[in-house]
Amino acid sequence: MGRVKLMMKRLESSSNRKVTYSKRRSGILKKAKELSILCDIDIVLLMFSPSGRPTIFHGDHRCIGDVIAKFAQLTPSRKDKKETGEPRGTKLLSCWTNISRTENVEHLRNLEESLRKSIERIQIHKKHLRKNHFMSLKCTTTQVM
Amino acid sequence: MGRVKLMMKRLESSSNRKVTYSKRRSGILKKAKELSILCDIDIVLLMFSPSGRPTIFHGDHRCIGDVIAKFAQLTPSRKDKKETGEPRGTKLLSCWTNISRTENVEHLRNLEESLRKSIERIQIHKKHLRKNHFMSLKCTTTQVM
DNA sequence: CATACTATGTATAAAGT
DNA sequence: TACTTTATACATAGTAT
Repeated sequence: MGRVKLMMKRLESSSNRKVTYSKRRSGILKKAKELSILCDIDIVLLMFSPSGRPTIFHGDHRCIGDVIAKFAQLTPSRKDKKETGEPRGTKLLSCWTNISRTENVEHLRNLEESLRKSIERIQIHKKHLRKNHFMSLKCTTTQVM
Repeated sequence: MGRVKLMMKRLESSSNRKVTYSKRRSGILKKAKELSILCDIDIVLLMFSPSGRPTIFHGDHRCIGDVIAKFAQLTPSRKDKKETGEPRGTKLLSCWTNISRTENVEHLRNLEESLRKSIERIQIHKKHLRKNHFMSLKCTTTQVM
């Protein structure tokens, strides 16, 4: 959309990347907003400009943390399915967290608890990895994951 | 973009929302991919369809967890600035987490460390809230946040 | 229900100021 | 450097299949 068709590869000029980012950022933010309103859905968009400046967008229904949490609550298998639109299966998907400037102490308590649970899950996962690693040493044909 | 211009409000027909979601989902995914390639940036897009099916997109540089982590590491003030593109200042922004099926133990260690830091930040924040609350009791004209 | 078509509105690359 | 304009490519609403 413009005077010429661009090749889909990194723009060589740094200033060009910045200008193009600025234009397309507003475009994609508009699309995200329209999609969230028209179809009444949850959506989160996170971007960093070429110079590192962050942009965040979320629909009206849920805050960012809540949408990420919604994702996190999906089972890994569900998240990794092709139908999720992620072309190269997402081996690693995040759950969530929340820093904040919230004044809601209860929310902070919930966050903290969730974080502790995440750490706990990571430790269990690490334990399993060690166990599987040990088993694969004993039997090299074992399929790990 | 179509035979008529739509009003920017929730489509009334449920089937219409689904069809429109399906069309626009592919559109916004394409935009996200183009933006990430052309401008060589980190981007994450999370959506839920009207029927609750999740879609996730991230650029080639970083996985989802890493981009969310990058956001999380920003100071709250930076994230809440208007320039981030978030129209209604994000009172509560997430940091992150990572469950995972990763086999990368080092990554797990990093995640764990980040989570611990997040908890620490939350505790500091809670402490500040208590302090500010106390001060506002002493002087009712104090502006808290 | 999905997929294809096409008229029309939108986004944007380059040029202009 | 940044904002405005314009020509062109692209996305998509309604329709047909």
